[in-house]
Amino acid sequence: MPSTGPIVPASRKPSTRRQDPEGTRQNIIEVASQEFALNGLSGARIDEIAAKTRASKRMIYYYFGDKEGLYLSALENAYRQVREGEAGLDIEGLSPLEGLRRLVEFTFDHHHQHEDFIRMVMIENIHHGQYLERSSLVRDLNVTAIAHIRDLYERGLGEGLFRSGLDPLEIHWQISALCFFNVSNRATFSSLFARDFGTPEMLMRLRHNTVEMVLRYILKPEAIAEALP
Amino acid sequence: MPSTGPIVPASRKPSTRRQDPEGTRQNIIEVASQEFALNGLSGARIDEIAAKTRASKRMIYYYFGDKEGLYLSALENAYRQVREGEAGLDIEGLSPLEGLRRLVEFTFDHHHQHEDFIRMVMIENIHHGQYLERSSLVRDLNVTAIAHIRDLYERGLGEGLFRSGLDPLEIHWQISALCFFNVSNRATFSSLFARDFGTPEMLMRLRHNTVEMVLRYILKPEAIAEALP
DNA sequence: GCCACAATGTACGAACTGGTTAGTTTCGTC
DNA sequence: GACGAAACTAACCAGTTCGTACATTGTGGC
Repeated sequence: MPSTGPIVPASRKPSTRRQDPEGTRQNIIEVASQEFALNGLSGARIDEIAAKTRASKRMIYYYFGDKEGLYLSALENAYRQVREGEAGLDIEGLSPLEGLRRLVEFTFDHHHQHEDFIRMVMIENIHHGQYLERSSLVRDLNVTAIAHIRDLYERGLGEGLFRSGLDPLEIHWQISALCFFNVSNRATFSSLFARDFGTPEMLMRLRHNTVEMVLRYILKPEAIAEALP
Repeated sequence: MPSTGPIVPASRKPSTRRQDPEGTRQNIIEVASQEFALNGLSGARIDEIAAKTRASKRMIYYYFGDKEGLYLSALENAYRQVREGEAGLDIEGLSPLEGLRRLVEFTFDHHHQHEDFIRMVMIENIHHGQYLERSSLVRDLNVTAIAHIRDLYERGLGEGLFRSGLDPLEIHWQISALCFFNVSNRATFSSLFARDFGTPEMLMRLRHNTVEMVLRYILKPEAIAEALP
């Protein structure tokens, strides 16, 4: 029996309540995200999404207006989730070199663990980023990522460890490219070369390569030998 | 008036011939490729493709069976075209360092010039590469790319210029990642950071960065200073 | 000249799909 | 306990979309 709380009169009784707007909304988003990530915007079917939902099709239109509204919400949700996950990264206390290594490893693992997010970004790029553009929410989520890199880079510069003249945003671009591609193009790449790029061993190699590549790009040549044993 | 050619009896008269199977086929493929690259497999409309064709919808089904057959043909066509273009790359006579630089620059430019191809590959990856897998044609087109890199790498090793222990296929993977991402994710990246990554100046920077990154990854640290002024 | 077959055009239909209409139930509040 | 707003359902609709049946024309071989 649930605790009889005479002190909480205004609260809802979870057992009998059948209306649950926030829950319904969330449930729809989750299902929709999966379906959009799997099939794309035009490929996903509203009826299919509705069927997999605890709610009905009408509810989708009730909360999200139309298919595109639902898609945009799913896209924003994906970005929010991922950026929240990235907040867990802690590199404040690390040396520039170790911090950078950690950042790349984290990005690599993180992308790998959030394939649905990667697929949503792919799909959004197919649509020329037109929905992301329309989203006010997402824009400011990504600025912090750059701040991290800038901080590390400038500290590394100060220590005389890094090359000068590099742009933090461009470094972010390159890290993203290497980590993103690993997930986004695994299918065709594996197929093309008849070699599975998804095995744990292969992933380990690619991860190592990615770290090496970024560090060797940023480190001064003189510093490479001792920094990368 | 067209030249009355009494000497060419066996050849077809292009002026009056109304049946042109190969031409029709090719025309359909071209239109379909554009539509698929723009809208994806489920997003592209057969009727739309047919309308933009010199032929009719009936012809699409006559030659390609169904929508998926048409998509697969378009995909194969994209790979064939691009690989044929790549055959124009000539690095045989170059030094390992110059050859590698040339290869990266070429790949960067080439990807940039063939956005439709990139988009087709993105779309195919959304579909988990299931159509590419089914294609016997495409598999062997890509092996030569690796052979080029292997040759360069081994020559560079022989000259004591490159680090040992690297895998040509993995080098190809990294070059692809950097060059592919530049086209595939430009939209969301630009949108996210409110900065246009498609300007000629930006492209120049990214291209330079890409070359630097690959070379610094492969070169021995001692060789970097003199190799990259 | 004639025939078999390849190439092409027209019109149509069955199934699907995004979106809506009309109506019911739940629930906080007074 | 009545009332109105919010949450929710079922059935339906109109436009779309892939695919086909049927008819017609061109072409090469005999």
